Amino acid sequence: MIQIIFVQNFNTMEGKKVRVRFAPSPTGPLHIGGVRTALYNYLFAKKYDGDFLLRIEDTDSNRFVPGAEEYIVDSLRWCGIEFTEGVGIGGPHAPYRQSERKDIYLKYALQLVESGNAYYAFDTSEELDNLRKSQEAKGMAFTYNYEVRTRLKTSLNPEYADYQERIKKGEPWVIRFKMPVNQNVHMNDLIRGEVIVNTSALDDKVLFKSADGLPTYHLANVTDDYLMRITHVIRGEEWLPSLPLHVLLYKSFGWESKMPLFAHLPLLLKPDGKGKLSKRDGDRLGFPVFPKHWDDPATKELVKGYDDYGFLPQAFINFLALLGWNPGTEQEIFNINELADAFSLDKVSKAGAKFDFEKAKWFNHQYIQKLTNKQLAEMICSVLDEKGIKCEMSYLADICGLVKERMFFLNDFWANAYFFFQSPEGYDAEAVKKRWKDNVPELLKDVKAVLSDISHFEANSINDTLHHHVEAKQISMGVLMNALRICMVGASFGPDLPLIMEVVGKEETLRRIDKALNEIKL
RNA sequence: GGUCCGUUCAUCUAAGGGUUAGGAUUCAAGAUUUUCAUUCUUGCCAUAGGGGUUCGAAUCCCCUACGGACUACCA
Repeated sequence: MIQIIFVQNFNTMEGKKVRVRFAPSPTGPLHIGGVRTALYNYLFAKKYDGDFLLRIEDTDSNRFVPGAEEYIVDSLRWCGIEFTEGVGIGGPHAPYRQSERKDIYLKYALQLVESGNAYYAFDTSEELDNLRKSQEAKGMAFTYNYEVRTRLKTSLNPEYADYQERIKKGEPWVIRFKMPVNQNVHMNDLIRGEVIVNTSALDDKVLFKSADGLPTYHLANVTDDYLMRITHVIRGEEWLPSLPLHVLLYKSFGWESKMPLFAHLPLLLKPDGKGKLSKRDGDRLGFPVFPKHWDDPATKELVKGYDDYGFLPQAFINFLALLGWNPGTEQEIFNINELADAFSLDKVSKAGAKFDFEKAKWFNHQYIQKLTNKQLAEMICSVLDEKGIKCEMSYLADICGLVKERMFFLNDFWANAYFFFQSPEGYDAEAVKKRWKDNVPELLKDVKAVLSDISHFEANSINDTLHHHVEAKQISMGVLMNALRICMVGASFGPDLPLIMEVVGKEETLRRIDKALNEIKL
């Protein structure tokens, strides 16, 4: 007979202040999947005027990466995702770093042992490895569960009735959850609806480790969410399989009425097909998976982030928000406040979303266009500094206005505007081949004379002069302009040519024509 | 292998039983631009397959296929 466990009551949340958390482990840089999880938590909290906390889950001492926590904090700040409580800020439930909460967890683990919901186990890692291997050899998987727990080295095994002695003698032990047998756990996920799992398919997870005297994720997570009065747990779908355990932990502690509501987010998938997006995919697929650049302290590897690519954080966030969620309207461009207003968990999709860099690029282009010329100038002026070029901000802003619509990334500035600051260093072979006709040198010599006669060297008069010249000489405007463009830009792109000439001035314009005439030989 | 989750254009998605299945990105064509980009217009492209339920199914149910996650003293 299957016993049925009903858990979660939606009414319990009424009238309570929303409290959500983002709880990453500092095992490396945060990748965009994690950023999206943080973002959804943030939007949810903001929408309901709730609290949003940052908790660092550093219970795995082996995987700790120095600098990762700072990276997480910096990245979220860059994205505009702000916390109301947590690491770096403090709050009523401090500390917010689990390694600093060490003392709390053992008490709860022992409480579970006392209530008969957990037990001690003395198996060593080697013994467990061997068990797994021997089962594997038989084509079966080893599961630490109700079938074996009374036969292995556990306090449930009559042969280990002396377990208290062993503990006193200093024999290493762990505490495992005593998973009930054959009970259906009914869970309610805010995104997926009802999920039912039979406990017999589950194993006796370790709650408290012997290796470092720290709890595992499951214990730490549940007790902290409880102690910190979390109302909604919004996390990645990879946690859905352990939801029954978590729910059962709440039940075993007697915290059912305080249990948060759960929402498991769909995963971010690789753009080329298989599997969830991982940290290594960035290099392989040619786009960043980290918000900011990451200098790996161990490998000394430098990994590029969205900031290095010249993304605006607002564009990045807007794009990320729409990956797995949509407002149900046709609006696509949202600032972070609009996102919060529109956000709702029931609009989050169930299926994983493939990451599409082209669309991210489109969003960034849209956001760059929204910038004023002055704002854009301030964002890109450092590239001029690096090149040792001095220039007035107002002048730079004007140039930004000329090239803005050609920029998809902040980094596109120089490639689209270098010719305003220096003469071309070379000539694009394709363009020369196509636009530098046999008669071009003749035409340019003539037009040079005309240009040098212009007294007010500004776009309109340059334009008029060129038109008159073309008419008088009965030559092709296209041929002349394209050749002039090669002189001025070195290639076949860029803003209106007379404008470029005006900006660089008469002297420089004439110099560039001469230079091209000297350097381009057919 | 087991457990759970999922499946609408190439991609992100809308359509809470009744629409010519909508939008956006990509792509293609055209217009604009003396160049390139932008912009504008147009176009191409989807309900995984099979069974039900129903007057009527992308939508509800079942099966199959495919994809994904999890299956550590990691989180």
